[in-house]
Amino acid sequence: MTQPDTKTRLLDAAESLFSQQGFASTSLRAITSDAKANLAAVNYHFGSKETLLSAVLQRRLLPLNQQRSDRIDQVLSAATAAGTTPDTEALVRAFIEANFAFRRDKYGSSALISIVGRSMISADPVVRDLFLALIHPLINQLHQALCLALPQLPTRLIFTRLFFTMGAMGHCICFSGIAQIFKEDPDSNPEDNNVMTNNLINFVTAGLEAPC
Amino acid sequence: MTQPDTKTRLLDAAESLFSQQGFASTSLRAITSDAKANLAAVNYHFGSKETLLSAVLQRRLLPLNQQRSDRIDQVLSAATAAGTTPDTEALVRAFIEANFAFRRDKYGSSALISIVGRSMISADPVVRDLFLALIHPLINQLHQALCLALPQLPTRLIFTRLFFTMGAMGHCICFSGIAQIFKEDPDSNPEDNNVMTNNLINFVTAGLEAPC
DNA sequence: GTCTATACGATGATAGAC
DNA sequence: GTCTATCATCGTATAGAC
Repeated sequence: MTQPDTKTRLLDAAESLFSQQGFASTSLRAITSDAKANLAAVNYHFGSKETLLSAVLQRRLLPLNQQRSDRIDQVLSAATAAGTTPDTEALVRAFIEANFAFRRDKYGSSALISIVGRSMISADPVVRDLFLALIHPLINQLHQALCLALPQLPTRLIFTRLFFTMGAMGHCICFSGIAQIFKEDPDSNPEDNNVMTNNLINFVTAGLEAPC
Repeated sequence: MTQPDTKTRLLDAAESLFSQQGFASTSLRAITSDAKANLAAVNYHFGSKETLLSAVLQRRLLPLNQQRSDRIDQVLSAATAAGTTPDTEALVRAFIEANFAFRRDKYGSSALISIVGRSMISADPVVRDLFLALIHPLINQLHQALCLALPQLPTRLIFTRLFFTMGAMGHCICFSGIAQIFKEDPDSNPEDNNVMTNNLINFVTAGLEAPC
């Protein structure tokens, strides 16, 4: 087994540390130390800390978004074949489910998913813009599909609700652990992943389908 | 008109800058420069940058949360008087509406509301914990009220959905401007505050009321 | 009690030697 | 490609003036 090259070691270390501590709180010195690389290696290979984050996101997000895009297309094709409008919940599921299944996916990384959640709702314009650029085409695709599923609603309203969906999803991915903070129930256990995913899908599907 | 004291000038400057740039991206030097105070004034008056954020949040959030708490109590009282269960949408409105009305409230600050949005969904544990400590009692109150409004649902599920609600709300408050990013529609105007608020209330009410 | 001046360690970034 | 040295800026702390 050969040692991965410096660039890969930096990506792996950054992915792990960003997911544990967040982007701002992780220093380049911590990353290069974990990756057994020199401090200047990050700027040599990636240009800046920000571009390193972009590379970390792209490595996992491009295949993930391809999965989601394919699943949306499948829902649309099935609806066309059946001569019906696409099902809202199926579209929501196509968009959300892969995000959580990703935790155990062989191509994925359990660390990356919390970076995705953080990026999606980050207040930092740098982080947010990177994420938006990566997910923009997928959002447009989903928006158009939802317009077919919900022809009685204005497209603008559907877009607004899709925006709320992303907020709920990002919050869910990133902070499902802190839900316990409020809970006084002493025997409360962390929700199972699948239960939480289905709860989220039910919630946003109902919100998207609400009357105008 | 007398000049506000140093402590107030620091709070005002921090509130303004945090809302524009976020907590992490705002330096103490920028704050003290705006407030025409010495760099050390922050640590003298507040102890740390983190405690300054806490003071900025508390100054506006305590009266705001009192308003929200009162409105929730009103909804509960009205339901008891009428012998009915409380209305879910009325509770959601009590929780959300004041947040947006706050922008024009004479006691409020238009800047503060985006700090609230950012804090609510911040990935930074320091920021998030400060915010959670301030809003914890209100969340518990709302949760109990929603359990009365939705007796057919498990309390745990209601809590999870309340969690999604906070995600959608924080995202909405903080990033309503970037909704335009995805929109190709050339004549799209930023949504009016009231329209956006009502859209959010409709969305989360439907999500909260979804069948189990 | 308030405020100023100053210094300390850590950070992201970069230039230049090898 | 990699490394050392160095830079400006950051949050924080403190000594001392008023």
